[in-house]
Amino acid sequence: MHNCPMTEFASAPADQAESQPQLLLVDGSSYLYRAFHALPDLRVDPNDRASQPTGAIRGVINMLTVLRKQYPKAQYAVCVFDAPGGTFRDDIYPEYKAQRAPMPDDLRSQIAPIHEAVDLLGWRVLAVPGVEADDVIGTLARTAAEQDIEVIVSSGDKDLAQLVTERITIIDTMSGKRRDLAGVQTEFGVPASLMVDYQVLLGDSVDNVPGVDKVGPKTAAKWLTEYGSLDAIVENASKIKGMAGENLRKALEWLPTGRQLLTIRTNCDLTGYVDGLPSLDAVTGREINAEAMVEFYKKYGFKTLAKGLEAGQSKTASPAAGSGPKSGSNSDPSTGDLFADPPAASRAGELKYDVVFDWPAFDAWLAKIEAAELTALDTETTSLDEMQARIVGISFSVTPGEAAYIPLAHTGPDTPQQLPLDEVLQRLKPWLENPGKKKLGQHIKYDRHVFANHGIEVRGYAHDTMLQSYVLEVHRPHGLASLAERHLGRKGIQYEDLCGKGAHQIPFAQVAVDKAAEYSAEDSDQTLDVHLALWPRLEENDKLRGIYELEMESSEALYRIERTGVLIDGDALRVQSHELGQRILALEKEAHELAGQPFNLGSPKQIGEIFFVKLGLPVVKKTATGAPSTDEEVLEKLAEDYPLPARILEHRGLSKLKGTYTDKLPLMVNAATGRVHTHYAQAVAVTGRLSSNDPNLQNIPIRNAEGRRVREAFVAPPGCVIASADYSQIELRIMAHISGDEALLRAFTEGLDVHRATAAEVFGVETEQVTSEQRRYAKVINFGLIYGMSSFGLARNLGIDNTAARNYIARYFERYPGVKKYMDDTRQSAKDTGYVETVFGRRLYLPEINSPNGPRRAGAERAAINAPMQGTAADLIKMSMVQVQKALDEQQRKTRMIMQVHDELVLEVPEAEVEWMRSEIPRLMAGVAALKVPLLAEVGVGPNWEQAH
DNA sequence: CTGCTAGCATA
DNA sequence: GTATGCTAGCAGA
Repeated sequence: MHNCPMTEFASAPADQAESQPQLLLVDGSSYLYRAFHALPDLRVDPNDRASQPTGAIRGVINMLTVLRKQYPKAQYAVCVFDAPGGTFRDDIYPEYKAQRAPMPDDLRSQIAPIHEAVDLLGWRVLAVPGVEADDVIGTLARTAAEQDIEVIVSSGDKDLAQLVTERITIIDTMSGKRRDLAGVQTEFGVPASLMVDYQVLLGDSVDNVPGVDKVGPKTAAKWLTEYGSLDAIVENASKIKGMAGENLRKALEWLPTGRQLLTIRTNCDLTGYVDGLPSLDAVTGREINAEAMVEFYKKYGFKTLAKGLEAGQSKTASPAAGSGPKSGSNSDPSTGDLFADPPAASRAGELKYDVVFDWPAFDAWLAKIEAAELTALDTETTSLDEMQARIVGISFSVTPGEAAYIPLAHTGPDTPQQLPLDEVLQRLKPWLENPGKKKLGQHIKYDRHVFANHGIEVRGYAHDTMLQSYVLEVHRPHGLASLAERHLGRKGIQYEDLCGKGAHQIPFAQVAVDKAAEYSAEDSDQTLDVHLALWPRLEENDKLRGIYELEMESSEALYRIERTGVLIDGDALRVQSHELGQRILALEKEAHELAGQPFNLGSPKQIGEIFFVKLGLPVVKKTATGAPSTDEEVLEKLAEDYPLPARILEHRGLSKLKGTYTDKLPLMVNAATGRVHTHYAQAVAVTGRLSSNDPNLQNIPIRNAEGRRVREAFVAPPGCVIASADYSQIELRIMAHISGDEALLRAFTEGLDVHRATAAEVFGVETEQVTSEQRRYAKVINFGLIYGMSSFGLARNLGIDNTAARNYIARYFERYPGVKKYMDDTRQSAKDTGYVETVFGRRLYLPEINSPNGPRRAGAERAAINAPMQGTAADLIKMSMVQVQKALDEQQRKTRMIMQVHDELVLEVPEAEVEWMRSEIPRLMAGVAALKVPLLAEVGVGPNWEQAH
């Protein structure tokens, strides 16, 4: 990085002029609300819901920190809040903001601490009675702009767009949106100078200010473009046709009032609040009052922020920052350095990206990562298929705002001389494989594979931002771009911008090195910053941190499973495919004859035409789009009276089998390993489960003999057997544990057949007297409970009427009152908090639990019932995987895990280890947690997966 | 070539 | 009635 060719990229606002003074204006009021609603319910004491809430405090601090980092040179900094009490607008129009709900208590109690924090962070806090925050912002912005100062207003509120001028830009720190002159024109279709006119036409439903009825963004923009201003529109009101024109004429009297209400004032008298205007000295940013800030962080339970600041204090006794933190006093404005001593968490500065082309530069970075406490690491590769991917380049970041990219295998035109891939990897290998050198990544399981493809087993991965996000906010997206936007307010380079998408996509290796460097370095940098934003939130919550640690350990176990792969007998499957093909052909012929014409049996649409138009069969039910359904249930019903549906039914079954399994699986065999390597998605399922794809090995058929033959092709290599270890009745056991229902607990503690026991209770007979029919009913009821069933669903499933189903459920709840209580309590707490928890504290959010849309809300309620059980089961099997992997490693066993299917672990076991495995694996699985009921794991062994059951 | 739907495989 | 992923067909680029 010193005497070597390199490129520097200034990220963030690249147009930031060096010498131009800047004023940062934050719309504190808009961010209060957004932080309050966006962040989970944080508390000083996470376990005490009555303790001081801190989510909004945290959010505002984060936002200011991000902003400060983006504009490190800003000289003036003000954060404006609404003052309590009415404003001049209420006098003009009593209905102003009449529909606004009062501020929630949990937010109100955070206002004073927020003001305190903002002040300690070195910002001037302003709240002026009688006018709104917007008016204060407008006044300050105009004053500053008149003095040739560049003004950056940060707000989540669109209304401020009317303030935009050449000197005034509105940014939305949370979404990264940037509204300057061009941005406003693009977004609204009118120039910034006409934004007031535009808003008056539209009105503002949030503030209860009417506009012109039926005039939306499109019409408003059209009129303004046509006539040039609202005044001109009013003058020509009589000429405007249609409904909108009529409404406009009706609104003519109102419009001047609307304009008064919606115009942001830029001439407020701020005397007494900002002395010294228009010199602006009064709002000069100060240094952080570090000492007091640490106290503040501690008081509100932000342990990591406190630690970071304390560390930063001792480390950076920089002379430029003066003699350390001073409380309250303004620093010398002539330094122009608003944030001389930022917390360690986000060192200010332009984002600096190095491209490493030669050995001296490489050595410098190697020394950096060797010395670093934590290094963010990212690879760019030739393929998304993790078993195939080869490295194209590697990036690192150890300090926020600084990153390096090492291009290694770019092949595009004009690619400069790159360092040799193999040699670089050899030199990085000791660091990569050193467990003491802590690393961090986004989706580290992928990078582990990539390095393994080059013979490197990475050790010392301490964090994965994807998993942090998954644990904190399971229902939100977890891609790095989403995380950066959501938590940093940063919008990076899109992958598609580099490589294009779809068929036109080019390999990453052909991307120009400078572009690739910018992209990759930014990824590492963002990964580090996202970590700094998310890890503190995990660290201060014991339960979530525990779940995160489980995810990190699972990630490594999953990597091992994926890497190992599964041996598939491709020839056996090809034989099955051929047989299925013959039978499918025969069925097609029969079906065509029965229909009297050829048609595609795989097309529900064509089947519909034949059935319901040509043959006049009765429509049993319709699909979501209103077309007559031809699904299995319908076909079964029609098959009672007609011959054709049965053929279709059989055809469906066979072609599903052939098309999805017997044809496809042999094609998925990896040429290098001779095995199939699925991918387990660890951050997809909202309940904490894994999902499996490419291929999906979690939906291999088992329910009928036809399908089970596919499982025979999952085989063990010579000298080994396949073992399947699965949890027995795991979700019902969890229901027993969570609900604490005595009857259910007893059934499991006594080792009874739980469906039989349920039948005995519901039908009021002795356990020995239960018929197989009764047991079948009980089983359906038990499953229904796990799914949050309704009587309607149960009736449909059992083929009984609704009243009978309701009776069964009533009988069940009579016999198992604890279960009833659990269901009710879970629904209620989901409504109160917006989430439910697993036994181990994994949070499962239900965004629609309070939806005004009935069916959606009902769906969320069912999910609320199911999620703790499904999620706890997921937690348990993840614990099992970690424990099993640990045991295999410690004892240097040859046994390998090869699959996970939600409540089942599949292993490949050398014959010599079968006895050990038979006793030890179930013991480990049963022992991962002590619930109120025993856990039971059962193991089967066979030459293939089918016979291991 | 892409995105949607209908249908269906698993726990 | 919970949670997923994959396929074929089909419509609109």
